[in-house]
Amino acid sequence: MRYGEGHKDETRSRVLRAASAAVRARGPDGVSVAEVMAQAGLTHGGFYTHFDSKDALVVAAIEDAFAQGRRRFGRQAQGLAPAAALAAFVEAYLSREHRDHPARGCPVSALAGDMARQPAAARAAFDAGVDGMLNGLSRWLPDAEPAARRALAASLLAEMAGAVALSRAVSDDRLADEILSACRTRVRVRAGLSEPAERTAELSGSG
Amino acid sequence: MRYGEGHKDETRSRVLRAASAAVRARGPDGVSVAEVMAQAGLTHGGFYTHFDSKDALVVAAIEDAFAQGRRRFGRQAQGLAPAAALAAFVEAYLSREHRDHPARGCPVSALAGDMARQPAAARAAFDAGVDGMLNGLSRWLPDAEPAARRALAASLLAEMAGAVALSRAVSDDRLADEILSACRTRVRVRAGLSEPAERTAELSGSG
DNA sequence: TGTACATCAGTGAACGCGCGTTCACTGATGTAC
DNA sequence: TGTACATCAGTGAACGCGCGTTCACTGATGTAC
Repeated sequence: MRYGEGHKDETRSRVLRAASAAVRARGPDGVSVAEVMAQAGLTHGGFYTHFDSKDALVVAAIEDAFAQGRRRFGRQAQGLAPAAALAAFVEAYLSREHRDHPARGCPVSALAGDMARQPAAARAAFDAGVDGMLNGLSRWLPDAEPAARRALAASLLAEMAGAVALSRAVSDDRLADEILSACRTRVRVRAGLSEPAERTAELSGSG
Repeated sequence: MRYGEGHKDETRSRVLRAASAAVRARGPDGVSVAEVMAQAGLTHGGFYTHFDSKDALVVAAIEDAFAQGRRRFGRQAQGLAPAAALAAFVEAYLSREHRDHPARGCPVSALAGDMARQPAAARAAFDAGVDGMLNGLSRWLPDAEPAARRALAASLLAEMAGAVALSRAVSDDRLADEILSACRTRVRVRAGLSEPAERTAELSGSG
């Protein structure tokens, strides 16, 4: 059972990838070491060759989840104008596809509810990820004032992550879709990506 | 140890009250039967005199949490015009007080992240609570169209619950407060409760 | 009125189970001589 | 070139622990006679 160079690293990242998905799908406390190892094709005993503890795995899994997101949207936004990049982000984020697949989705919508109950190291990793997302979103917003951009980014991220989390939480499909699509419409408008059609009608009607 | 009339009901509601708080603070899976019973001043063995199972307790705790919220805001909104009631709701919801005390706060912000992993009965209770909140919020909104009111209610609830959950999730106090107050400002504007000061300035500057 | 029994909310020991973690072991390969 | 040993990723049994749930028991009070 002696393995070639890079084998251990390859195994570690297979375990990490499994953990990153499982943690988003079932939460840090809903995932077991044995389950993650089995997902990576191994038995649980070998886990401690790769990670110091389950807590350390969770920290690495959270970092990996945010890194995955950054890579994906870095790729997707390449060569796009800020508004187009933002539009692509919003559409993907508030899609049924994202709602239905937390394991490969944004860690903010998947883990926000769990983080308040996690150890400090996991929370620090989450903090860093959220801060990075706010900065990334800010760069795509049109406002001239950096502070206003960052405030709007926080508001949009809260609505987007809240919408996806709530749409996942609810078990009635109609209610889930209602929430998701209501938020999609409003976020588009708030991000400057579409005209507020109903709003204009409403305003011209009421004054 | 024979007790007076109403004693059992009184004990049951003490257990339920403890569970309602604990479930919001630590999540359905983070709470133990023994812990809830101890909180109610009892030992764990007597639990099954009052509830069929832990799952049944969680369902009752979720219903109780929503009922508490309805009672509180029913009281608070009494005699107020819709806009004033809505303003009171938004201020309370997006307050540090609410953020820092999930155990007595809104079950949507406290439990949205957990519900996707819960049994059907708990999710059904959550569905009913969310639907009720959307209807309640809708009634306070000024739009003439019921569908538009309900859509805005969904968008506002997603942002408010997302903001509180995210503000709790984050461990850095400055980041937590930044998110909460950014959302407070935006939600106020979107709910028609304050003028969009910066926005006006921005629009007059850019065109 | 007095005695024997029924009731039943609550106790606390015990159960089976899954968890995170430890550890003696395996066995294929690299290295020393 | 051949042999003995070291290495080390991975195995699987075992640990202590907390959990949800069960159950024989307690003991103060109500009821039957």
